[in-house]
Amino acid sequence: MTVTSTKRKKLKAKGWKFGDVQDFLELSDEEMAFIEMKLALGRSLKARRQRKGLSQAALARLINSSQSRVAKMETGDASVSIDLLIKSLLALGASRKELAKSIEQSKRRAAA
Amino acid sequence: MTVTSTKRKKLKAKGWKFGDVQDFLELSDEEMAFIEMKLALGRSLKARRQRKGLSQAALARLINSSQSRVAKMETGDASVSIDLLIKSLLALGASRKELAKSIEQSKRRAAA
DNA sequence: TGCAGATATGTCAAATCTGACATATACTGT
DNA sequence: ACAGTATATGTCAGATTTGACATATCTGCA
Repeated sequence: MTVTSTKRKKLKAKGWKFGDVQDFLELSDEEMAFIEMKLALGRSLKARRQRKGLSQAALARLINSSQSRVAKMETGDASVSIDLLIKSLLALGASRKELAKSIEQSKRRAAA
Repeated sequence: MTVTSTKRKKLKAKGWKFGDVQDFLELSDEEMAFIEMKLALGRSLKARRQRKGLSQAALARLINSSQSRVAKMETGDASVSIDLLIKSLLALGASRKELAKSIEQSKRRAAA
């Protein structure tokens, strides 16, 4: 129930309409955890992609998707599923262990 | 590309139709990793539910779902998303760290 | 055996997610 | 300023996932 204001600030509220609550300030801890996991996976994807010197378009080709969806994945758009994020990371060679690390950690500086 | 026969045996092939490959023996390593992650999460869910002494129907009520979907989650039905598994586990009180552990490990005896 | 509770499986309409496309915005080099 | 490249955002038809329901199978237990 209680959500720290620090956490609130992090959400860009792009399309998030969780459960019955329309006000994104009223997110429960579980909802926040879920969203932060998505954001963390998005950051990992971006880091991995950049480490390989790929553009979003190039990655999109690689995983049979589109540049716009890759962008949405990396920016944490509410319309992307964790399934898609995980499939994409696996396609980029991430191991389950690495995925676990992304999921576990809250922030972790995005490796440049 | 190469899939060990040990891994193959584990799949009950209930509805899995991955990518273009219709033969479930032709799964790539990434596809296998993805499926095993789902199975691992399903095992975690079952273990957590049982630890709390809940029936599938009771858990279903708790997460606004149905007994049949809970069963599908726990048995690794192809129709369930990782998103749903994760949301359910979070609802049962799992932490991100615990989720990470499930995702990381391949098998791990289902805690009775 | 028969009953009761729990779990599994199949189906389907409604809800959600997806790739594709258009277009906007940023960033660089010239 | 312009052109080129990369990334972001909005929309939408088609695909996938969901809760719900029916029904089957399991698991004790009297």
